Amino acid sequence: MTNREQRRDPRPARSRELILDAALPHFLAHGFTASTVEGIAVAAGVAKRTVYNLFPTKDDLFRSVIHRSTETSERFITERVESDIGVGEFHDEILAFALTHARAVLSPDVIATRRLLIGESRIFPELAAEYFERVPSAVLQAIAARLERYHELGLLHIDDPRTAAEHFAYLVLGAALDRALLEPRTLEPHRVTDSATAGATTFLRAYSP
Amino acid sequence: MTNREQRRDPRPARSRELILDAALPHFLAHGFTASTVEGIAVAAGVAKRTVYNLFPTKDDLFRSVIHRSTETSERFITERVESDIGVGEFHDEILAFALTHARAVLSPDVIATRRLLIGESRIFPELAAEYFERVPSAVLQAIAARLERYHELGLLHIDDPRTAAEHFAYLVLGAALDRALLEPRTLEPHRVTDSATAGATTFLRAYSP
DNA sequence: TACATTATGCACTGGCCGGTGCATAATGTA
DNA sequence: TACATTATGCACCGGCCAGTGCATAATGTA
Repeated sequence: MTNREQRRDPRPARSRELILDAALPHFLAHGFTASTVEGIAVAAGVAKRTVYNLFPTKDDLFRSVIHRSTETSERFITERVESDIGVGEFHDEILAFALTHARAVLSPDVIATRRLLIGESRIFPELAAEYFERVPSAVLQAIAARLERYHELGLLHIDDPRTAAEHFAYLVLGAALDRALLEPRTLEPHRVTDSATAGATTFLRAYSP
Repeated sequence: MTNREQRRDPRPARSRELILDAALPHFLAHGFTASTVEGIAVAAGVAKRTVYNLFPTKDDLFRSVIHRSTETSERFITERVESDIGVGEFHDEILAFALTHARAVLSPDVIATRRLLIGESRIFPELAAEYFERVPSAVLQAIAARLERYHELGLLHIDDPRTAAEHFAYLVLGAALDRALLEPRTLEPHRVTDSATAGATTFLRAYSP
């Protein structure tokens, strides 16, 4: 007799999805303030009133959207860090890993999310903080774990995994990230490649046994 | 008979200064949209109408404010990069330089400016681009020049000064900068110190002759 | 002092948009 | 089919704020 087994009207959930899917690109493109609930409703193919039926306020809608996007970014980046180890020659593997990681972090959606969160962090500091914990911070932890395994294999000499992970990450994509945040249009693919390659090379020079 | 020699009414210039001085902290604290011309006028101790006498629109006011702030940041950071070389033992000098640089870039005003520019870069992309050119990019160029002199002195081995400068900068403050942009409140002084020290040490391991 | 330039105060317009209320239509469940 | 839940359309309120117009006062120059 639990409620869980009863069939529910699928329309609210469906509308919710439509709205969230449409709202994310809207917020990414225009920011929070400049986005209108009406505009999002139109983009979702739904009445403005329906949005308010499902989300009490525009703030709540934004929070839901960002929460979802944070989860997506987290999965997207972390799963690449946790890919297999020792599949090829070490030097090549590190370079490939650096490139994959740089491409993930510097992908348009991830960058756009970061910019949005930074821009709105005055209004939604908790969202920016949550993003920081679940993306950059958690990703660095995953990188640290990977580096530690290389250490155990005798391929690197790592004293402090977390610090080494930071050095790896920001050598590989720090400059490009900074540029992407301020001048998104100038981040051509070759910059990502060059930055990742040069950064990984320097990392290896500093952390080889 | 040139106009330049004629004495002008000092009031407009004075009001301009008052307004610009009051507007910067206002914009840094609230962003562009949430700042009101009325609020800025009050903070400047000036009538709202006076603001409109001197700045055609709120956009123009913002542009003037940011232009000024960009120049300030540029000077503030660059003059520290161009300080004397060879005043003490090399290892200590690099560590001190790293710390000075990290403190400059991560100073509250510089960070706040960066956050503001990133947040408003949808509305004012030219301002963000100008900031990028005149601050991060120009500063990296100055660091590159400094590293090149260390190379000439045989203290470092630098192949590509610009790339080495990026590696130095983001090793020293990349992680802290990322954190500061998303979670400004958690940037305690010891983080800056630790980050600068660890980053400089790694840099030396990678770039010593 | 006489004249010109600025600053001020204040009322006002116009546009934008978040959020609401309600009657009606559409669509789901049983 | 009968009933309940949602979705829709639309008019509407209220607040906020950029920007304006103007008459008056204050302050500068000569």
